[in-house]
Amino acid sequence: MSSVRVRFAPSPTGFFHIGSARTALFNWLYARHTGGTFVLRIEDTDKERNSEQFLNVIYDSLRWLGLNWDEGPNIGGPFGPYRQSERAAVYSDYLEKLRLAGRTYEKDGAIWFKLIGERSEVFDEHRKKNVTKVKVAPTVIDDQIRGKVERLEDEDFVIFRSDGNPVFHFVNVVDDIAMQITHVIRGEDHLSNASKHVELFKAFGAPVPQFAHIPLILKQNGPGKMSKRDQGALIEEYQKRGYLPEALVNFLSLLGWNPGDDREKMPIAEIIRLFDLPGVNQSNARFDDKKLAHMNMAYLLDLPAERFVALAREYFIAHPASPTITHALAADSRYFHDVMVLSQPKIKGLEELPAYTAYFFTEEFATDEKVRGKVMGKGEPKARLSELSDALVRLDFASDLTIEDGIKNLAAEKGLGFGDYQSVARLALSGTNVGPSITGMMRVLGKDKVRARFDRFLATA
RNA sequence: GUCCCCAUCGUCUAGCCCGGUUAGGACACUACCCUUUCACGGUAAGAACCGGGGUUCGAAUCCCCGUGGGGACGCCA
Repeated sequence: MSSVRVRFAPSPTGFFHIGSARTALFNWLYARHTGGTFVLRIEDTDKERNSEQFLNVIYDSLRWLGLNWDEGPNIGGPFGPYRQSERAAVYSDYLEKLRLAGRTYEKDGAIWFKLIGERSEVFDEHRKKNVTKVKVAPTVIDDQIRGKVERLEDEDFVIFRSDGNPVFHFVNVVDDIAMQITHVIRGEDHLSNASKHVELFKAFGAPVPQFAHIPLILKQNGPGKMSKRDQGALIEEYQKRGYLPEALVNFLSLLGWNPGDDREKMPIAEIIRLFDLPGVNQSNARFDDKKLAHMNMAYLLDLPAERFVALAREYFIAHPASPTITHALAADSRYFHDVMVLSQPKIKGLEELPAYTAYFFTEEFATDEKVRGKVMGKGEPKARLSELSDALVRLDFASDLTIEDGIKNLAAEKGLGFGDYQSVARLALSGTNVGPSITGMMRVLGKDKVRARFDRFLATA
């Protein structure tokens, strides 16, 4: 195990969104790439805004994505506890160190961090108030992605609120020191905070970790970074919609990073092998749900049939609302299996499955009137269906191929083509013109259902 | 307003560090092919170096200035 120690430090103040997931992913990838340690630390110092519910969302999402932590809540570790709400003793110890070093003072009931330098009062136009400026040299942030960034940190800032609770900048730095974090990988929105953090590290006499400020994810429409309220922002939404976590992880890893060549779809082991901080981009990336959907489809297509069927069943169980799903789950498991295997190469996402397979599980399926008009509008479809229905007795349902041969023979007898039977049979069987191959559809439905649907269609059409 | 970061097809990006490419790939879009519908797949097309200066024989690449985008400026994290 290498000496690299990274941490993901979310605050349970809202749902877990895509930007947080990507930050967690990059930390995790770096830890796995270097053989280091991935620490999960919960920054729940703001009691007003934290909730257990959100905490569980974080755990669930990380687990779903496969981002396992080596130290953190629930599993512990040598630097625990890993929830800041349980680390009050650590913070008072560190505050004492700072006090002893003469770097703190009290004002308005809060404790402030004192910068060293000549002081002067100036009026801040933007904040509309007087502030005390301290004459200091610019702080240098040595960033693995941005290079050396200089920022003037010239105002004292609060480290303990008047209610006695420490603030983010303080706990973040203290815990990074206490937990011996070597690399701080986080969103670029923290770059402006980094100067405060560097000054704190220096005040503690602690080594400053390597920083890596990664670009932000921008919302796909409109200005600004992606936030909780944006369409498609929440991880649990993808989980609910049946996206494959490995597809989402692959997609997310490519948002702001690339392996340096054209490869996109890569197994996670390969991503781990290739991931490194210098490969991370400097510019923000716009989220693109179409590309994610494409990635998801590619992963779905590659799934072994048994795994696909299992996931389909899981998805159906998780979405019990519709009657289609009730029927599907009530169906014979062999039949369910066959329907899903037939559908796997055709769909882009698991969420399409209920609608795509509905007519397999009920006789009450709707018929698309536009499609009916199209199919019934040319040739003599009723005659064809009637011929096919008559031929059913001698059709061998053993396999798609035997069905295909049977229909081809029939077509040859009549001097017609396969296509003359295909579209009307499909309409009678499914009520639409999209779906799996007609032969596969017939085989899975079975001869009895096929005959019944043909008869009913001929009687009503 | 101040400070910081960034800038290649509509989008994600390769190329930039170390100047010489028909500026490459993917998603999306379009056409065609495959085909038993719909997909998948295949082929093709369109599509970009933000602008202006400089340095240089030569700039997407190096420098400066604009402009644009993003972020930060809390007793939130």
